Amino acid sequence: MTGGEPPVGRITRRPDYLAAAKGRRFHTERLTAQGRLRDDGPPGGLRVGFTVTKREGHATERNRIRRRLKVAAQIAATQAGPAQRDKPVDVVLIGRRDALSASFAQLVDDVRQALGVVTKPKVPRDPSKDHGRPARSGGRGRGGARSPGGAGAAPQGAPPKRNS
RNA sequence: UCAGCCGGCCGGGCGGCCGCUCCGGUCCUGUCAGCGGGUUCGCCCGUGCGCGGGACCGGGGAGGAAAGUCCGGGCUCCAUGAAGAGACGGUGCCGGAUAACGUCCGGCGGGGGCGACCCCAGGGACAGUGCCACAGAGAGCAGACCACCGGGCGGAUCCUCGCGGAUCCGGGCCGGCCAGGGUGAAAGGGUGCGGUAAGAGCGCACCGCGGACGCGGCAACGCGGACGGCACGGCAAACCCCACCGGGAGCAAAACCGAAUAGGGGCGGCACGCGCGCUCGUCGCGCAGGGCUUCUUCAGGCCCGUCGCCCGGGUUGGUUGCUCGAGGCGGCCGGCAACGGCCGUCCCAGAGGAAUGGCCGCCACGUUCGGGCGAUCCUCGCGGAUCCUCCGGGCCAUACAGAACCCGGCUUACAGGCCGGCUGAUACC
Repeated sequence: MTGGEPPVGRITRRPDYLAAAKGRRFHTERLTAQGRLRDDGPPGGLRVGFTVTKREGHATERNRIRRRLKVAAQIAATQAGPAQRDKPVDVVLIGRRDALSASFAQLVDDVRQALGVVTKPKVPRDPSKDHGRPARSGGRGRGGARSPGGAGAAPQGAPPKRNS
């Protein structure tokens, strides 16, 4: 790397996207971020993926949104420093239409905030819940995985996510 | 100068910083087949095919529609024995171009425009079936409402001695069935004269229509036209007829590699309709039945229930397919043209949660606001309107839109701009 910026990995597998979708979220008008700690996955630092759905616009506009987010993510990761960059985290940035016209500085700021929020462990408090989780996950977790709405609706289902 | 028609082309440029991908080269490096040397037989050293990783240098990197996926091909797999019998789908003036087309070019016919030009799903209605709503009397081998005419019947008035006649009336009957009124998208040629009870191609003239035949053209078709008294309506984006074309599925095709579960193969056990055969075995052959054979039919081919064991092997990941092609550009030649031939020259995206970009600065044209000079028009004037040009400020690089195996077309979307040719007005010479 010439500029001294280490490359940020890219998520290319569908299962990784699905896994990230279950993690913490962060919303602005320009984007939605989803992230998870890759404690079981392959080694390496921060990885990002991009999703822009068809409802945001035509292919040209979606390409532009993704490209702006890509550069914004690179810059934000560089600013964040090695501590955050080397964390084994998958972050999926879902672009929205406002990312097309927003100022670039605003976009970088959005991504920086998103990295900060999303890369935190999912359950910062009450580790005792972890014991209850596997039992419930075996029973209801299957159903929750198929219908995200049901899992998200249960307020207690969200915090005891993972990582120990 | 204004209005318009046709064709072709572009569809941001320059610069700075950062980044992505592919190809080539150099260097460094990991692994390592092989080879050479050494060895205390553990291995070590050197070289190094191949497969990677990194740095640097050089080069390439979205569109005219990449889009819609509507046609035509290449390519891949499946099927392939015949008949092309039927069915289905498509095309539809003629000739040409092309690998092919529903595309293109040149003609023809019809329609529109003063014109340059533009538009047309444009075969067949004596092969057959069917439809022609509403309105209207009548709509397919047509019809008679009003009105018209003729002949009877009845009544009234007048003339007459009378017979009878004339006129009128309305009612009814028979006939004429043409023109007129009226209906309709369409009413069985038009105009005029003759003719007639009234009329009518009933007759005649001109026009229109049909048309043997002749001439021109490869043809569609055009020109002329004896003759015909006029008859033969429209709809085939209604069925249909005719001619021609058409196997199916698609790069998530397809091939190879690597890992877990089904189908598949082999062996064995059990089960197995009918007939025949014998060396009579739970054997062989044939028939029947069912299924498959990528629309059907015929022919042909293949398969057959269940349990156990063994063998062998999908989607998804990687590699290939994957970019040199009916290719681009230039010149010459042939052709009205589409296009073709020859020569020269160039290599021009190959991604794959998907590269070809992100950010910033400057520039144009527009547009808008303010001000100034000028011109024209309205007005007595103040003033107002329009246009041109100059200065300053604001907005601002902006349309439609992103390759996904590749070509040829079509269709649709599109800010702004450039070039060429042509037409009609007007002005000047």
